[in-house]
Amino acid sequence: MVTRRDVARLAGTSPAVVSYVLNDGPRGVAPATRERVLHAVDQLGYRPNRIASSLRTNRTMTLGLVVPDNTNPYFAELARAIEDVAFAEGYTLLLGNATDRAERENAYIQAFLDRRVDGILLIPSHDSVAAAAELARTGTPWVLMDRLLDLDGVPAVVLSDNRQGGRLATEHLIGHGRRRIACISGPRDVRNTSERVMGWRDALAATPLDPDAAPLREVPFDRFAGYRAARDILTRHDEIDAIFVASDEQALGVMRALGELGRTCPRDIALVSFDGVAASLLTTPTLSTIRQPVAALARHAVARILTQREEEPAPVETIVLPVELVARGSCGCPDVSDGVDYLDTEHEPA
Amino acid sequence: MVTRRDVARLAGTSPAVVSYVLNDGPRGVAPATRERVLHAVDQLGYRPNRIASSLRTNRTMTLGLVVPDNTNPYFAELARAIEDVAFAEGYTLLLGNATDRAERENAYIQAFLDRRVDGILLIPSHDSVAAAAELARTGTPWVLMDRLLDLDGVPAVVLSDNRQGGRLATEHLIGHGRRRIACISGPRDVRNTSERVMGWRDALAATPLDPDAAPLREVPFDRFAGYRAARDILTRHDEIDAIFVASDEQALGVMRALGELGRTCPRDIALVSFDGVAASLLTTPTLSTIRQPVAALARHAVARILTQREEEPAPVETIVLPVELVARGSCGCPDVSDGVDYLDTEHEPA
DNA sequence: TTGTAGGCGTTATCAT
DNA sequence: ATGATAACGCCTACAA
Repeated sequence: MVTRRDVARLAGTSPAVVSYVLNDGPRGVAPATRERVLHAVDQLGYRPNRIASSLRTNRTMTLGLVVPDNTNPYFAELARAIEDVAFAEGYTLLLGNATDRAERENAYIQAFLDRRVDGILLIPSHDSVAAAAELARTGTPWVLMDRLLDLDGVPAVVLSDNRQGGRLATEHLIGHGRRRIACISGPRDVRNTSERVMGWRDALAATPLDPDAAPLREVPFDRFAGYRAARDILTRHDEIDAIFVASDEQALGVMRALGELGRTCPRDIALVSFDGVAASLLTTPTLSTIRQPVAALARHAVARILTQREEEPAPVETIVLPVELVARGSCGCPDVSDGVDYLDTEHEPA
Repeated sequence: MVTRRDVARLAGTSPAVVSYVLNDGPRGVAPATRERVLHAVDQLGYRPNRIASSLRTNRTMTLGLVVPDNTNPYFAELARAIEDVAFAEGYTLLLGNATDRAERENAYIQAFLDRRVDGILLIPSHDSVAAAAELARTGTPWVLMDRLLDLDGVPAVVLSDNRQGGRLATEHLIGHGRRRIACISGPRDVRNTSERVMGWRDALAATPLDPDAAPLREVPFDRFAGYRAARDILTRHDEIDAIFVASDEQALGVMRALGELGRTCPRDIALVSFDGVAASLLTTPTLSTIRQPVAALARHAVARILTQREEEPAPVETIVLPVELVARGSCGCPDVSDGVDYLDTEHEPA
C-alpha cells in the first residue's frame, strides 16, 4: 500500500505538506512544491486512506439509510433520490433493509453507529424504534422520514402531507360522482397510514356514507395484501363504486383482484392510490395517484443532517411537504390512450 | 465518547484485556476479570469504534455493491438478496447506483476503495469497466455479477445461464404452436442480453423464421423502451404471434402496448420474459418468465468474496447458475385465475 | 494471567 | 514555507 509518506519522499518534502496540497489547506504550499507533490501522487497512484482520515477527523463522509423494504418500489425510488443528493454532496450511502422487522432495523442502526456514519436517515418499520435511545446517546444526527412517531427526542421528521393526500384522492373520486368509497390502507401501527385514512374520512363527510362504518381494511403494504383486501371488500359490499388505496403497491393487487372478479376499472370501480411510483404508469388503465415529492423529501432530509453537523442547536422540527394529485385512467379521467403522451411522459419525480 | 480506556478503568484492568474479552482472544482472560469487564461495558454502554479497529486490522466488515439502477425491480431484488447474505455474515453493504453512467460507476468504485471495503460486487452498466485497473491494483476482492465482460484480470463472475434461458423461453412458445417469434432485448453493449438473444436464435431453428431476419430490437432495460419497441415491431410485422422479451421490466411496457394496439395476450401475442421479479405475478394475464436464481447468485458472489479474503491463490472462475421457466398466463398456459393459487404463492426467490 | 507500548495512516499543532 | 510530532482508538506482540 502506498501511503502519504511515500508521496512525500518522492516529492522531496514532508507528509504534512502532502496533506496541505490534497486538502487545499489549512495552510498554503509553495507552487513548486505543490507541483512536485501532485506529480508524485499521480505517479504512485496514491489515494488517501479514508479510514485513517476518519479516525482523525471524526467524519466518515458516509450516511446510513434504513428502509423497511427495499423491494417496495416507493422506498426504492426514495432511496435512490436520497442517494442522488448524498452523492452530489460527496457522501456515500450505507443501506439497511429492515425487512419490516424491528430487530433488524435495530441491528442496522447499531451497525451504522459503530461505523461512525455522519448521519442516519430512518424510515421506521413500526410505530416504535428500539434504537432511539441509543441514537440520542451518541449524538449522531438523524432524521425520521415518511412516518411520524410517538417519540421524544426525535430531532427532525420529513414527510408528505398524508392527510391532505387522502382527502384530495377521495374528493377527486367524489368529483367523478362516486359516493360509496371504500379504503384499503396500511397497517395500523404505521402512522402515515392513519393520516391517509383520516383524509379519506374528512372527504367522506360529503357523501351518504358514514365515515365510521365505511369499508376499511388495514393491511400490509404489499400487492398481495392489497389483492386480498380488495377481494374481501368487493365480495362483501356490493354497493362500493370506488376505492381509495393507500399505496400504489397495494393498488396493483387491487387491480388484479378487480379483473378476477369481473369488475372493470374505472367503470365499475374507480381507484385512486398513493405514492406515484413509476409503475403506476404501466397498468391498464393507468393509475391515478397522489404523488409524493420524492426528490424534495430527499433534499430536505439530507440537508437537515448536514446542517445538523455544523451548527450546534439543532431545533426540533417537522417538515411536511405538499402532495399532488396525478389524475389518470383509474379514477375515470381520460387515460393516456395513444402512446403519444405516454412516450413523452417524464416520470422523474418532481 | 466512551473508549476502551474508560471500560478498563471501571473494571479495574487494562485496555488490552477489554479487547481480549470483546474479541474472544487472541488470549484468554480470567473468568472474574471477564465478568467485571462485561459488566463495565454494559454499564457504560460501550461500543468499540470500528473505524479505529479497521485502521488496525485492515478489515471494515463492509462490502460495496454497484448496480446500474436500483429502481429496476430485478436489481432491487438482487441487491436485497445480497444484503441478506452479507448481513447474515456480519457485513454491512455500501450501495452505489451507477444510474447507467460509467463515470458514476467509476466514482462509486473509487469511493468504496477509499473506504477500504472488504470486497466489491459489481453489476456493470456497460461493456467496459473503467475502474477495472484500479480494482486490480488495490487487490481488493471483487466479483462481477449478472454480466460477462471482455476484461483481463476479473477474478470471478457469477451469473445466470442466459443463453439457456433464451432458448427455454422460445422453445416454450414454440410448444404453444407459435412460429413467428420476435425478440425485444437489452442494449447491445450488455453482454447477458446478447446471450439471451443467442438462445432465442438457437430455438428459432425449429421454425420457418430466419433467425437472422426475425424482428429483433435491442433497447434499454426499462418499461418505456419495451413499450416503444413493441409498438414498433407490431405495427411493422403483422405476422408476429409471440415475443420473447429479455426482461420483466420491458415486458410490462410490452403489455401496455398490446392493450393500446388492441391485441390480446396471449391469444394474439404470446409473451415470455426474463428475470422472475415479484411484479410478474401481478399483470393480467400473469407473466410467464425465466426465473433467475437470485438467492443463489447472491450466495455465490458473497461467498466468493469472503473466501478470497482468506486464501491466497484466488483462481479465476465463472459461475453459471441454471435458470427455470415459470409458465403462467402470458404464454398461453393456464393463468392463476381464481385467487387461490395466487394467494398461496410464495414469491420468495428460491 | 496481566500490564505496557508500538504502530495502523491521517490531521493539525508547534517550532523552525 | 516547511519539518517534526502528538494524538485519534484500537489491536497485539512482548515483557513482567
